[in-house]
Amino acid sequence: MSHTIGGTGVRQARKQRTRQSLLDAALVLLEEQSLSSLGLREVTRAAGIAPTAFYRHFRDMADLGVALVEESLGSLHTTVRANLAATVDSEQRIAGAVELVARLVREHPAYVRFLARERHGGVRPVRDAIGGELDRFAVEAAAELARLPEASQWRRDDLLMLARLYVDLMVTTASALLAAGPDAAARERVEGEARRRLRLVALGSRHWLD
Amino acid sequence: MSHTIGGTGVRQARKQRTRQSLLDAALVLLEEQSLSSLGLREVTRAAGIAPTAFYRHFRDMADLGVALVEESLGSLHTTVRANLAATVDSEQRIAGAVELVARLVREHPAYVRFLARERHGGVRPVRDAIGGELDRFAVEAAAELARLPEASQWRRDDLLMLARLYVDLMVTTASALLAAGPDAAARERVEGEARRRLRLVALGSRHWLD
DNA sequence: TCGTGGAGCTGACACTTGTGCACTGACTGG
DNA sequence: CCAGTCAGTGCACAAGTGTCAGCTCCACGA
Repeated sequence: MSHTIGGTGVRQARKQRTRQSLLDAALVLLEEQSLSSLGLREVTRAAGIAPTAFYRHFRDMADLGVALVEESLGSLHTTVRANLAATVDSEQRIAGAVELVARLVREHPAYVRFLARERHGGVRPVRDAIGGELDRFAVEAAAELARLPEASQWRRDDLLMLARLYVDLMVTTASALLAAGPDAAARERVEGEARRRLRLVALGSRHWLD
Repeated sequence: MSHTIGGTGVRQARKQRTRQSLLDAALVLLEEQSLSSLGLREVTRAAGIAPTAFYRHFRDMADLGVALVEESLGSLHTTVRANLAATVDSEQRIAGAVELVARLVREHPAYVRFLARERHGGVRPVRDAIGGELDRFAVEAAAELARLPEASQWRRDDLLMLARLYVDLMVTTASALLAAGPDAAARERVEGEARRRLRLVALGSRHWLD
């Protein structure tokens, strides 16, 4: 036992627990404001610790923001990869992708809202972190697309272009779902339109090499 | 003379001038922060007037934000409409649209940055204003698309879907251009990719009715 | 010509904010 | 078992915030 990285047992575990409670508190507060207007005291108050204890975990609010980005997007890569690899025909892949985004928004709306908001937000490091993560998604998606037989003749940069397009479509779909609110009918409408968008793009890519 | 709406001459003109200087000052400050973190005092300081004079023009910072939205997007509709209507073939329309967005970003980067940032930002009324304006663009684009012979058989909602897709593409292109910075080569790369995206979508829509 | 509406100013208020400093007390490794 | 580390506390400070009440002053309309 007791040989985890950076120290042993209880002490570190407690630290991580309050660190997590800081992240959680921040995420809740961020549902109704943006990171650059979120105060350090506000977060610590909501987390139930003294203001100065904040510095034991993060240098900045920006630092905390970056941590939130990692937390929300970091674990998603494997999920996405699996989902892309598992499906075979185009229509199935489309339905799967939209369903994946829909579930993400349904189960973790606060995270998605945070990402949508800070993607172009006022805090540089956070913006960059999100941008970098989305780029990774695009590269991964391109790699997955390259394995499809119908794309074997594609130029490398056209593939990347298509992958980035898909990523952007999914991102805008996510934020449209957020804007649709909890109303089931509205969400279904958004999902339907997202599927048609994807169908259109898939159709275009099928004739790309003409 | 002297029968402008709401009062006469010099007095009202002066008011509008300082109102404009408030908007200008805010826009400058908003290049490096988001609206929800922008202080009333900060703006009035930059505009060179007393803090309390702010209330003579706007109820809120949110109110000022909405005014900024109108200022930036209001005049754009006619431009876009003209641009769509003027061109004939698809490739020409694509080049024209991308060039229009590129010029917009080049000549009014602060406005574009503001819009990208506050589209999902922390201030509800501003978000709604931007969303509403973009919806108007989509409706207008749909109307313009409907006039094309190759779209005469399209279902109404498919047309709207396509129009919204185009709008989203242009918006993401605009923010990608901002992220590319002032480097000419990077911008050209973004514009090129935007054109290929549009080509792909146009290709897909050409086969939509199969 | 004079009275007035209203743009803009000054000063003050009650808060909130980020951060420095010295401190406590529980866990830790030797 | 004991000394040391360090997460978390309390207090203090300077600086900034939004907003209120009351003032000045001047273009305007009658």
